[in-house]
Amino acid sequence: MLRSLFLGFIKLHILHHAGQEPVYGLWLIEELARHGYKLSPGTLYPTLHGLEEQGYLVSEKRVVRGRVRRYYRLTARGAAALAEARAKVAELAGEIMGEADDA
Amino acid sequence: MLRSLFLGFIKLHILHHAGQEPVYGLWLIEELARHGYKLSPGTLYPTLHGLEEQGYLVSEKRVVRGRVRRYYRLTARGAAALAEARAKVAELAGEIMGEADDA
DNA sequence: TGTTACAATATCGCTCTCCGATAACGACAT
DNA sequence: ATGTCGTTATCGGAGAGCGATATTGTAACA
Repeated sequence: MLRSLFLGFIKLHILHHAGQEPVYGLWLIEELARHGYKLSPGTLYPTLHGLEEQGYLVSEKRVVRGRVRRYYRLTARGAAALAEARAKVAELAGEIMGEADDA
Repeated sequence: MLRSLFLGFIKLHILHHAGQEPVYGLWLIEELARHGYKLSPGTLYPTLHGLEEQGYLVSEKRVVRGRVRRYYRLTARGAAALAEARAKVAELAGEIMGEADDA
């Protein structure tokens, strides 16, 4: 359940990075781990496929150092979704941060 | 899928509000709608039950104006999860916001 | 040139959650 | 007692997440 809180965050990270530069699966796994999100290939790849199916990402095969990699880039549609998400993140942050008087 | 980006946000809103003051289902539906998240009772109530099952919330029945309401409050465990989420939100915001050079 | 090793990706089922629509509940007024 | 209505709970189908495992394809080596 804690995981379910962050799944959206993970997808946003993916979209964001894909907007900065082409990215591929394993790199994302490491990058996300660096941010504290551990996820297995069996979770990441279907997620990428889904994002591509919905038109947020496009992929392209490349050969790098003798290995085939599938690089993903952000589409215009993906950028729009990301922009909308940015607004929501800002709103969420504005509301949630600051007051620590919970519990 | 766009929805799946924001489900975590919704839960964070819930935890946050439950930390501010006791809240109940219908009020949350309206409050979330105010934030741009439309969700039906069939989605919200199971979510609340889940959050309570995992110990993030506790509920208590109250009678208000002749109606039974179930008020939810944040637990210590929920506050801990919220704190962790706050950190992640801050980190996500820091990374995602600012540069608009996507697409 | 055949074989091997390895990075990287894809697939498989099981399980759990989301979701809208609908039903059930219960205190108050009459 | 009975009806009303705000509020909560349930139902079943559809879809996503998940770890473990299999598959792919290139380069290096002999």
